[in-house]
Amino acid sequence: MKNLERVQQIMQNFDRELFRQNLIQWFRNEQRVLPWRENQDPYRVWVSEIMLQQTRVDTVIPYFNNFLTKFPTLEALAEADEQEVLKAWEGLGYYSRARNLQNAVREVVEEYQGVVPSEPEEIAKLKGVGPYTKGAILSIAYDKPIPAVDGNVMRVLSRILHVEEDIAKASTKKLFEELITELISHEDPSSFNQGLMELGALVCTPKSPSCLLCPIQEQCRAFEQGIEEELPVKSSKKKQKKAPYMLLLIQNEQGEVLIEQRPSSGLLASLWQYPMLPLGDVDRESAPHWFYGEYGLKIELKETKQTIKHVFSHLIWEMEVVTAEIIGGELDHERARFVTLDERNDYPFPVSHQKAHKYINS
DNA sequence: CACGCGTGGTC
DNA sequence: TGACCAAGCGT
Repeated sequence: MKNLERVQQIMQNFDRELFRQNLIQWFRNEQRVLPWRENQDPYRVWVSEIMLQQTRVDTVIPYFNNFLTKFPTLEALAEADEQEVLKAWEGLGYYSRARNLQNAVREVVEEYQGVVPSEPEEIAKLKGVGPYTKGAILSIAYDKPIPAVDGNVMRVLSRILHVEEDIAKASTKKLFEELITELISHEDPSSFNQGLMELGALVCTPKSPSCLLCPIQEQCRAFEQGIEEELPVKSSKKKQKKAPYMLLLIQNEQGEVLIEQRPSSGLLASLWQYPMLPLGDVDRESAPHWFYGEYGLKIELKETKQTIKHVFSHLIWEMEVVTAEIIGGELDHERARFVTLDERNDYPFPVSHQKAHKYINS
């Protein structure tokens, strides 16, 4: 069935105006006080929407406040060093968000005179601004009636309208965008879009939704049939693969520790870490030889500390923490350097390697 | 379309 | 405790 046809089918006998009124009224009364809701500044809205991607509100709040203190304006962020931006993002995850945001902000400063574009075609070109973020910024900062379909919206609408399509599929997200286009309030698109998300966060939750408190209960097809817990339908993702490593803690005579910068693309791009060798490719016996080849330093393994387990969204690192002593050679590596423990604090480290900090003798 | 891309909370 | 998640995007 074509989407348009499916949209008509779903929307049949659904009172859109009643839905809009109840949703918007509820949002105006019940919305949480959040730092990015102080005003409609497009820059603040933008930063908040990027931080909120796949990330909880409670986690974002302190990062948002710190980020806006360090980079209060588009211009301030455009002029900052990338490493400084990554440091402000440290611990928040999905670090390409930070680098894309800064790239896009620089583009806005250079190409749009520092004004976040209000046209869908223009804002959509910016790095890191996808269909959801486009709709969120345009509706919240510029009051434009554009859909902003995220996981909350799909869950809420799949229940209210009884949609059984798999929300893990891109085609289903498009279906919801078309549904929202029919549903969205042109009087207050900001409260409408935010209301759907707020409802998903506070009432229409993934587990044990509070249907008795829901302003849309009378119109909810899933509640009517008692199947709210069965929706949305979402195909499961496969589990993470394990990757074993040896993490090396190496200090020179001055007590400085060896760290290196990760490549500028891929996992944890441009962040810093302790040298890490892939076990399996290399075993414990040949580790010093491998290390000499890679870094130009002759080392001797000393003490084996604990194994750090770190779970990513798609893989699991199991890092055996080992201290080593330098017995010769000279550091010869593009992206590695010795730093004092004080200096180390200025470098953005992924949480996986922050877990190794405590094994350094200070 | 499917996958790579982080982290911390929850049950 | 492992699985599942929480305001997605780029490729």
